[in-house]
Amino acid sequence: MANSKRLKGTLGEHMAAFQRGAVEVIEERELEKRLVRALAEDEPMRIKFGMDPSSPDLHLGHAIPLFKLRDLQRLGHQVVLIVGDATAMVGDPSGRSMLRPVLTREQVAANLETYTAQAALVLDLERTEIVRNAGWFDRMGFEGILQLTTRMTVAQMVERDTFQKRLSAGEPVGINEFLYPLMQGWDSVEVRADVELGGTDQLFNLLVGRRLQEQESQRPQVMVTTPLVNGLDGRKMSKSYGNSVGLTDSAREMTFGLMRLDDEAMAVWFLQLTRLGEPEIAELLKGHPRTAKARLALEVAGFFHGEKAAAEAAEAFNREVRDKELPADIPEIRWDSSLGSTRALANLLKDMGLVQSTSEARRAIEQGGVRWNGEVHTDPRSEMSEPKERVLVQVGKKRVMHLLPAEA
RNA sequence: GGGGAGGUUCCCGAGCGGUCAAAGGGGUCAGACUGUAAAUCUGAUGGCUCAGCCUUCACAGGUUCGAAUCCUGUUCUCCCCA
Repeated sequence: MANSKRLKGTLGEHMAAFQRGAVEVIEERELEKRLVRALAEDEPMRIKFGMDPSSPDLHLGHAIPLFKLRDLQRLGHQVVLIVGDATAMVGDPSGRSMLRPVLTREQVAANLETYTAQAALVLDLERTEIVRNAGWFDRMGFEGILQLTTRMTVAQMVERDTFQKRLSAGEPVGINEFLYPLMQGWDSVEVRADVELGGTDQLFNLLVGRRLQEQESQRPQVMVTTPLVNGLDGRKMSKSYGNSVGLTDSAREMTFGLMRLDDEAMAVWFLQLTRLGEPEIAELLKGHPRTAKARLALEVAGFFHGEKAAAEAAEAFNREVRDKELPADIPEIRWDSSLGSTRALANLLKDMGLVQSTSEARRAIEQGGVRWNGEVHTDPRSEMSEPKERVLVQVGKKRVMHLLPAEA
């Protein structure tokens, strides 16, 4: 019976799943050999992937390896998700230009739950082995940690590009940061990883895993690196730049975000975040960029929220952005009569929560960005009186509210 | 342990004791334009009871009519020497 087998698919399908969108597979021939054997013996490979709960939310950049894990999981491989509660406290220096604050156990614990919940949006957690690395690192004790540190030299560590850059730029590098690659590498030993997935910035850490596994007489893991995608505007994806799309974002947020993606980035996003075939992707990219991008948004938002919600979000985008019409549902707020029957426009906008300060309101008003029932007002001091009926108040293109008369 | 250089507004970074809410760039916001909330161009960008007032330049004191700029102490970072 075919379905009594744990591994599904042909060697070619397995190789393709590993290779799709991968930047590097080290070593490719090693992977093939191990796959042949795995398939022959129907013995799933252990695919390691680590996530540090260092910030509370995952974005689409994080989802890239998750999608690959999902593919591999569906072929029957065993995904081992390491929730790096110990490593998170150290902080991954990869791609870091700054020393970052050490997280406390409490902060890490708080992020931990949201992390697995978010990973579950892509992965089948029923078929995922989830382990926390604090388990073994806590047990290791001082002596164990000391032993671990003897496995690499400072010269080997400092070879790393991020350390190089920071050192030559005169920026601080914490000693704790040297621990990070060793810890991540040791995780591979603990879970006996056959393959480890990681972003290209993880190259060094992944290599340390191979080294430690060899030292422990394990077969060194195959490394598969996935590209790091930039944010929507081409800069590094980061929540603080406001250029990321979160895994928990609504269909609307995903769609509106993806529609402003740089055109040039579309090819990579299609390949990494959708499972459309490569010929189809090529076809889409030949067509109008807007059409292609709309499809990308539909695919991604559809994956997380279903076709219907994605289609609705696409409609909303067309209506509000392309056709510059008002959103379907506009928040309403009532006139606050405790402030009297009239209010200076700048203050009113702040009261309504449309701006953060009256100064910001003044700026928006003076620059012609504020409309009262469609009419532009440019005097921040003009006294607005309580409306008789619903009034549409707009600040810029994005902020809209209905102002209603005070409760009778 | 010794010596030197630094910590400036969201970020980077300039800043003769008064003319500094503090150059410039990035980001952000607003306007124009656009297939797009992209790109490009223009303007704005601490707060407020806004032609004036209040709070900012690591922290705490001090000198001075007056300090981001001078002094003292504290703290953090980097570099060189040991």
